[in-house]
Amino acid sequence: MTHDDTPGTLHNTDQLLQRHENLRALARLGVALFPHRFDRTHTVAQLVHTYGETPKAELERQPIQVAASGRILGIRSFGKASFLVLSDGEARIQIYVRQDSLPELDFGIYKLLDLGDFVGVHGRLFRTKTNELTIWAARLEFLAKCLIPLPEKWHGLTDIELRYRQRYLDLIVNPGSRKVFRTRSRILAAIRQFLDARGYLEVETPMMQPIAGGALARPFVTHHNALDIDLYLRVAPELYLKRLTVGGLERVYEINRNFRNEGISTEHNPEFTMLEFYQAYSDYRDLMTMTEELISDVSRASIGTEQIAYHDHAISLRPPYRRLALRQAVRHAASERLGREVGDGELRSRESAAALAARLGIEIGPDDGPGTITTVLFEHLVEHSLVEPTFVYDFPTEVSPLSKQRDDDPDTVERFELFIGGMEIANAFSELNDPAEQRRRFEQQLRNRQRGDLEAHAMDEDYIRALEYGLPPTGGEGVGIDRLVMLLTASYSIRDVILFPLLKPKRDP
RNA sequence: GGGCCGGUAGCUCAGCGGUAGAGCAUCGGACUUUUAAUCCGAGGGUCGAGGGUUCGAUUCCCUCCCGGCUCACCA
Repeated sequence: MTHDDTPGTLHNTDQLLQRHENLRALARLGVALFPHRFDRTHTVAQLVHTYGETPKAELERQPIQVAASGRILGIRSFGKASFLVLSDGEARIQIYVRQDSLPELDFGIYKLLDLGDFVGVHGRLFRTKTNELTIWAARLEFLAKCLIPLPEKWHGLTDIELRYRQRYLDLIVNPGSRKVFRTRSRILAAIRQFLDARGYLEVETPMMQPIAGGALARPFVTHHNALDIDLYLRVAPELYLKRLTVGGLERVYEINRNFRNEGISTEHNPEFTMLEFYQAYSDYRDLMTMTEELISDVSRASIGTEQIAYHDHAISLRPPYRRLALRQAVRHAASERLGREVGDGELRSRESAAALAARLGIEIGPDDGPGTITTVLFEHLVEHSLVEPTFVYDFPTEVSPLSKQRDDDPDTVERFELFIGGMEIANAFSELNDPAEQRRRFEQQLRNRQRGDLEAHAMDEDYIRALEYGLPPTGGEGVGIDRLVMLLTASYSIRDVILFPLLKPKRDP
């Protein structure tokens, strides 16, 4: 047996050889093996949409000639006649091929077709005796060969690794996967429509940054050869977007990738898509209201409802959403655990907060301050129970170096996160616009970095200078698009909503 | 990185100390309105890799590779 030299397909030689032989046989018939184009009158989806309900008698009274093209995903052969299933990736229609209706050459082409081949067909629409809309083929054109057999028609492709590594196969054979990515596209379109209608300007800011700022996260490092400098892939666009607000762009948004050099999980991909938007003259209260509208609008526009199901929970995305002060939520949960009333004061000093964590059996870092400890307690005690849409607001200043403090409580900033289905979906705050205070916050971050906190924020002198020119009162927010898509498509892994999630490269066999 | 589960035909999966099975797909045959078409026949596997135990390993043991879930970190 000879070996095909296509990498990764060495164990599949029989079927590969057969398909290559069919291609050579087409050449012997004088058929172009890689033709350049095909004029179609309809996509398959258009045919199904337009004529899906047209009665049989009407199709017979007024014959409709069509030309359609797509991939052959089914062949039911009866010798001198056959039914082909033609797919355009969105819909399927049946083709009826019979020897006495086609030119000899075209029937010869039909006999050499393999599952997965692309064809173009000319013919008239009719309904079979089982009333299925079908194209009665008068001509059949070969358009492209599928040289490798497709996964099985009934179970599709279930191997999760193959679905991610060879997403094209997943998309060919798994309609559910195609639907997820169509919905993702609709979600993005709906978000843009929502923001555009409110006077927002869509912008693009650097993905490669000399200082990786705007979030507490470890960045990827890369190198620019001509300038001989290291650059960071951005962890957030935040500081650039606020520079634009300084520049007079009062409402801006960006939808693009962020990169964080951290672990991979069902909720984390190293590159992920984030919506960030900034609105001058607004604070975090305004953004809560706007977020409710955004989420419910986008849900209706993309999936047609505000009622979703996620992990066996029925969730309503209809506003208003529950609002929960972070320290109160932690106190409440801790009180229940410990069977006594936990006071606000216990979260305000390092000693008492650390003692509380110890009594709850929750591990904290040696350098964690009371604000960090409070946040850790929240993540352990509360976060995953937040299934219904919930705004958690008023975070410790210590964990929020870019947020504005409350006037009545400098240890607390005007910040909220939105949780749905136990996942953090959005993070927003009233932007800190006092340059002196921002400098103090950055300096504190530098001290954290010196103590070994790899996620601590870097000093950004130009950003402080921008604030010195004056940033109006501004509310800003980030929305995790992948997670929003997960919610709206009932996907339980972020890899199911990212076309090409990061995988460890496969070694060559 | 830790824990648990998995890797057998192109795909979906059984089998589990005695040299490997099914369905779909493929090949040959029959069939001019089928719907996972049907019927008859055939071919197809270094059972993830390497080592060990054994008369004999796909099966048991060890190591490694790959993946999934989960915990930790994070959005």
